[in-house]
Parts: sequence; C-alpha cells; structure tokens
Amino acid sequence: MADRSDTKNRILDAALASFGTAGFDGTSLDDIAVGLGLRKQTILYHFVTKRGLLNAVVDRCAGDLTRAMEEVLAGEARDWDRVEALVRRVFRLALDQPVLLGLLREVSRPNSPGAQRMRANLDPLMARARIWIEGEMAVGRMRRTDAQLLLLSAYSTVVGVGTEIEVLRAAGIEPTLRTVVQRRRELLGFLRSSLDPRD
Amino acid sequence: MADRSDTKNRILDAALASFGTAGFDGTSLDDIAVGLGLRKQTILYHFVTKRGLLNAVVDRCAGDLTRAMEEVLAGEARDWDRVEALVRRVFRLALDQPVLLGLLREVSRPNSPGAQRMRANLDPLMARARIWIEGEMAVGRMRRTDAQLLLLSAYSTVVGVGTEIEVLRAAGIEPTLRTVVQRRRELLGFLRSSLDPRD
DNA sequence: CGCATTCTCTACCAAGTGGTAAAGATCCTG
DNA sequence: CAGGATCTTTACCACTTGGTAGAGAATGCG
Repeated sequence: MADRSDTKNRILDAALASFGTAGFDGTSLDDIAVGLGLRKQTILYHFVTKRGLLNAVVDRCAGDLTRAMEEVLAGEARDWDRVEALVRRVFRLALDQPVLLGLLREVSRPNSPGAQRMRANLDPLMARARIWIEGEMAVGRMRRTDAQLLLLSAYSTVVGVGTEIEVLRAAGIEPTLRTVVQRRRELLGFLRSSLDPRD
Repeated sequence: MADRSDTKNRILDAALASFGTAGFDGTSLDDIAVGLGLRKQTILYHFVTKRGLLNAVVDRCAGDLTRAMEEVLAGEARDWDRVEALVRRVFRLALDQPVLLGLLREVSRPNSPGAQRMRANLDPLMARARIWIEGEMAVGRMRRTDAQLLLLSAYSTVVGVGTEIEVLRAAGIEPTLRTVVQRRRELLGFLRSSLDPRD
C-alpha cells in the first residue's frame, strides 16, 4: 500500500507549514485535515494525538538538519573550511526549506511543547560538534573559547534568519538572497573571529 | 477610584508576560484572570475582547519602545554617536524588561494577530529614523545604503536577542550579560560598517 | 472467494474557549 | 440618604477543540 507513507507525509508537510506559521496552539487538526481534503480522525489514526503529530514533525525536521550536517562531516573539508562548509550547508537547507525555520523558531520559544524534543534530537549533534571543536582547540587549530555558547549562538542566528525574513516580508520588502547572504557572512565573521587562529 | 488604572495595569503586565511566553493562542483569559485572583469577565470589562487586550499590550510596548528612543533623540548625541546611543538605549530597555522581547517575537510572526498593529505603531518611528539616516547620507555624514533594510535588520537582531536568551536558558545556560553585550557589539559593528564614513 | 490488515470515514463527547446579560458591590456627589 | 458611575461578580451560552468508538472501504493473501 503505497498510500500510507504518502498520506502520512502529506500530513507532515501540512503540519510543518502550519506549526511554523500559525504556531502549535494556533493550529487545529481540522484546519490541517480540511486543507488536505480529509478528516481529522485520519490524522489521529496516523499520529494518535496532536502532540504526537508535533513530535513527528519535529523529528523529521531534526532529521533533515542532522542529515545535512552529516553530509558535510562525511566530506573532506577540514579545520576552518569545515566550519564554513557546515554554515553554508545549513543556510542552503534553510533556503530550500523555509518552513523549517518557522518550526525552529516555534520550538525555540520558552514553554513551547516540542522544544524539549527538538533539543533532545539535536543534542547528539551539538555534543559531537562541541567535542570536535574542543579537540581542535586542544591541538591549537582553533582558538580557545566556550564551544557550547558558540554553537548555541550560531543556532539562534540561523533561527533569527527566519524571523528577519518574515519581518521584511511584513514590511512589504520581498527578501532577496542578499539579506540572507549578509547574515551568513556575519555568522561566518563571528565564528572566524572566535575560532580562526590565523585571524 | 485609584484601583482602576491599577487593575488595568496589572492585567496588562500579566497579559504581556503570557503573550510573550505562551503566545497569544496559547493564552486563555482564564489563565490570566486566575493568576491575578480575579474573573475573566473583569478583563473583558476593561478590554472588551481578547483581541482588544492584545492591542492594548502591543500599544503599551510600542509606547515604551518609542519613548526610550525619543529620549535619545532629545539628547545631544549626534551623527554616529546618536546611532550608538540608540542601540544602547534599546538594549537597556530589553534588559530591564525582558518580557518585551517575548512579545516582539510573538508579533514578528507571520499571521500573528497584533503584527499589523505593532507595525502601525512603530511605523512613524521607523519612518522618522529612515528620513534622518537618509538626510545624514545626503550630506555625507553617513555612507549610502538602504536605510529601511538596515533598520529592519537592526530590529530583527534585537528580537533575535530574545530568542537567543531563551535558547540558552533551555540548554541550561543562564545567560550572562556577556552574551547580550556581544550581540550588541555585533549589531554596532554591522551598523558601523554600513554607515560610518570614517570606517 | 474468505479473511485479516490497513486505512478512512461518520457519529459523538467532555472540556475549554471567548463572549453576553445582568446582578451586586463600591465609590463619589448632590 | 438617594442616585448615578465605575467596577467586579455570578450565571450562562454558542462554538471549537482534541479525542474516542466503531462502522465501512480497500488492499493483500491463503
């Protein structure tokens, strides 16, 4: 039955879009269902509860993010080049899939349902990154600094890109690639000034 | 009856805190009322509808923000010093009243009720700032660039500070002044590189 | 075919939502 | 004290919400 994963994915797509724009509380299962031409009970069949749907959406997004970064980590870029490659990869993902930024911002809110799960999902990735960076520091290929703080700042910068895009759009400015590229440059500048020993 | 403005302000305080953390949709009038030890009908008496309450909250916050900036504009700082003074003043406001950042982020969301009203409230301030900057550009005291884009980027950076603080807190790091100061330094650096002709 | 699995549907419900109507309080003023 | 204005309350309502129960389709397999 090829329909199964198809319906499930269609629901996930719609839920991601709605959670990211209207928020979790601002989304009703009926809204999603009607938008897809089915009944909300179908959604509950696949995900049991609304919270379960959110969890599935969070898991998928965290998976996308993790996969994108694994891709770079499996590549041949090293040292500072690897940092730059990671940033570029994440920004590319954000541009390809803007709704992802909306969800990230939603779950970055205090008291947000999903926040804990997203964090749990990204924890291994963060820990891995931190260990790598600290290793590089230890051998002098990166300058010494608080690795975790650095990573979280980078994370919130990426999330902020989503906010900025929406702010611009609300002000009637259709965001161009330029504004995003600028943010990326700033983030790279921040990371370079924190990490690059050649600086 | 001195109670009137008092009760009203207490409701506004509680609503600001709740809208900023749980979001508009995630807040029920009952929640607010119970937290204040009164009935939700009291809230509705003062603000007629939930939406009216949001509007009042947005208006007050926009007023705080505007007043803070007027304060600087009435001061004696000029040229680049004025830009720096404005940034410092806004960051100080954000530190004094962190809940304000929560609301700003809430209304910076697409489809957010209140987004339009916040924008309408801040529009005059933004227009005034743009005109001033463009004037400075015209006489060569600032470098030429897209003033509105600059302002909106600065705005979203400030909003991003709120997100970052919450991300850090969620990760178990109690945000220190240091992280906020760093963001301020970055924003000033961005503005300087965009505007300062001495650069 | 018969049967079981997988999926989607209709029907319904308990709880919570924002909001209305109106009765009391509390206070100021003539 | 009487009466009006301001404020807070109780009682109630229409509606939406997430969720349950169970009946039908559709598909795969013996």
